[in-house]
Amino acid sequence: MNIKDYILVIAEKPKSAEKIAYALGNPKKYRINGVPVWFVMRGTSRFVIAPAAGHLYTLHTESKGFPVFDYKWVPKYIVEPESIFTRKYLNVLSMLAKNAKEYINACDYDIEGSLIGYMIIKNIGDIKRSKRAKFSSLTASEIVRAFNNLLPLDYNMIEAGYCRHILDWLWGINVSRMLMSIYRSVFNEKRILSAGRVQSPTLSYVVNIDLQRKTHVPVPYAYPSIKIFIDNKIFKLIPIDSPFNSLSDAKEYLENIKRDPRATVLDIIVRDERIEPPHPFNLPDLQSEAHRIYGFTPYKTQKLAEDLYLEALISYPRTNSQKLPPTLNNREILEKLSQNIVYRTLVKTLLAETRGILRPNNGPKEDPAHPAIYPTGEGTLKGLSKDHIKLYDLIVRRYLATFANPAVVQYVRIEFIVHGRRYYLSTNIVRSRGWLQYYPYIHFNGEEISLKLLRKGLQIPIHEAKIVIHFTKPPHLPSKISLVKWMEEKGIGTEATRAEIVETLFKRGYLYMRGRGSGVSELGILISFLLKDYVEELISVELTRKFEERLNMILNMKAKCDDIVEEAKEMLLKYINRVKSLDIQTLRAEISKYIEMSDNNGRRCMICKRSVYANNLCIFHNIALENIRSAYETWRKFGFSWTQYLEKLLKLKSTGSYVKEVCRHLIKQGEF
DNA sequence: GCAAGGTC
Ligand SMILES: [Zn+2]
Repeated sequence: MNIKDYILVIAEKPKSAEKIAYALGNPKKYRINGVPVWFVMRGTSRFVIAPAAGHLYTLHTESKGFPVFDYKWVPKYIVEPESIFTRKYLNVLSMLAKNAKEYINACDYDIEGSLIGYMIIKNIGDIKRSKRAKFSSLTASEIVRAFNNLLPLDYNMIEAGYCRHILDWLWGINVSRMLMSIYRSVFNEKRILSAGRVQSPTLSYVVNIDLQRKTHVPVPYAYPSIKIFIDNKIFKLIPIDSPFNSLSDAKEYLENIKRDPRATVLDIIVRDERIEPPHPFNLPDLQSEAHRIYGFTPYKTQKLAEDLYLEALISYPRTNSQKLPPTLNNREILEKLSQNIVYRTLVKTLLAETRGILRPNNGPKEDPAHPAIYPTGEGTLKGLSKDHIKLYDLIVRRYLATFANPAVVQYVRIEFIVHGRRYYLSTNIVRSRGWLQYYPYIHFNGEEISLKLLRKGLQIPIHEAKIVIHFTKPPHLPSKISLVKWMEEKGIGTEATRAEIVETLFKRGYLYMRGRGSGVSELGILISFLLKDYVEELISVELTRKFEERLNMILNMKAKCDDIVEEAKEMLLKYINRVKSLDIQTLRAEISKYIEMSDNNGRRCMICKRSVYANNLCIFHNIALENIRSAYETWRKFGFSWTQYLEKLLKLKSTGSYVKEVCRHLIKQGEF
């Protein structure tokens, strides 16, 4: 390659490079060492568009131990074996950078993209001869507009990205090393442990749920169970009013019914409801639906979607947007999709019922760099697994559905009154399937209720009435998908990282699969509580808020990265010095609070080997005891003596394990 | 060896 006098355009990834190249003119594609690059003339200027593959540089240290503050930037492929694929991208960019007369950072317009391009130009190009292309989407007109209005390098964004990297690195590496050091000194065993701004609050969330379950004391409540006949079909009425909290109130109510066993129809509501089509998929919604419909974990869905993207079957999947770009040629995509026999009829129906007016039901969620996920109509499914095809099918159907007509569902609700308490029956009947034809994964139809004999004020004999005692249940163990959703809701992690970070918690042995839920290991509990004791900031999502606030200050030139990094180092030093000042006995004593150590020589819980916290019990058994005591008040109103109560708790499935252990202990002790 | 963030 002897051409000089060209401008090197750096894209974040190959797919973006291609779009940029085609927006700028009529490009010619080459492959250098397996990396695609595009040459294009624009006016009298020659552009060479070459891709990165995300971050090509990362932070690294050679130092052992902690605190560790001497990081440096190095090519990623050198220090991360799993990033070896970035080597060829960096090599091709280096080669092209040598003779380039100018450099344009055309990575995604966010802090990470600004940093990706900057690091490349700084290391293998020349920042004095560089510019930034700023576009909000990768459409031809946006790209052209950006190249007609090239900006100087966006140093504020670069600095914010730079700072985000360093902060996460400092917190993550230092605290991880501190945990490993504590673990090794106490257990005389090496073990890989980790902590971080995103993973640690997530772990702590699961540990809290696990603790709630283990210390759960079911509390009784009573609902009337009333059955009536409507047109020879039996129905159980659903209570509207709150339950009885004492057995005597419930029994009194039942007596009233026995005296006068009639239900009166209060109201009959029949109305048609329009159910709008679903929004186009973003990654969280896709992960959620693939889990609901096919049982895929969020990580699996993400990997499958990435494969489909690399096969050009779908658009970029790591997006939070629920909006299809207004410039998207949906007509053309539909025509291509209809070449697949599976979708031919569906596409035909869709074009007929929309009369060709394709307006997606875009949702509110946005993404700084990418639109919602849609099928391209291109690529081939040949050689892909059954699961790939399932996911592709889901994406195509969702895409079709979002253009379709609303579904019309007839909603029927009948309200009753029985001795001053209200009940209802309800059902749905799909009147017009609309978008459900394309996306038939939601079932609206309920049991049919015949309305022909019903009218307001009608009194219907009660067929059966009894009081049913229910017990409160603890929260479920969160599934992987609910953890990803929780992270999204709390605003930690990104589309690209959440599912993977959940997997990290499993890889570390903090969590394990218990059915579809995530159980917490003793190690997970220990790590979560040690962090709470020694680095409390790290188990809260507020640390992310604090980072965001600092990064925003950098963006607004109200702070410098160096000062923020200094602040973080000071905080970390404070935490680290405190832990370093503790002797091994103190650490052992601390750990003995949370897990059972066979050589715990301190005062032990009467039930387990953990150290005493209060009432001669460890921290967990003591919570259980307090819950047992405070829940008894309600149980008493249901006629349970203290002993009967404890014995009943032992029999109930939803009673927490720590609670059962305390019950056995109390019974054995004869504390009646 | 450890994070979280990009992406093949
Ligand atoms: Zn205990």
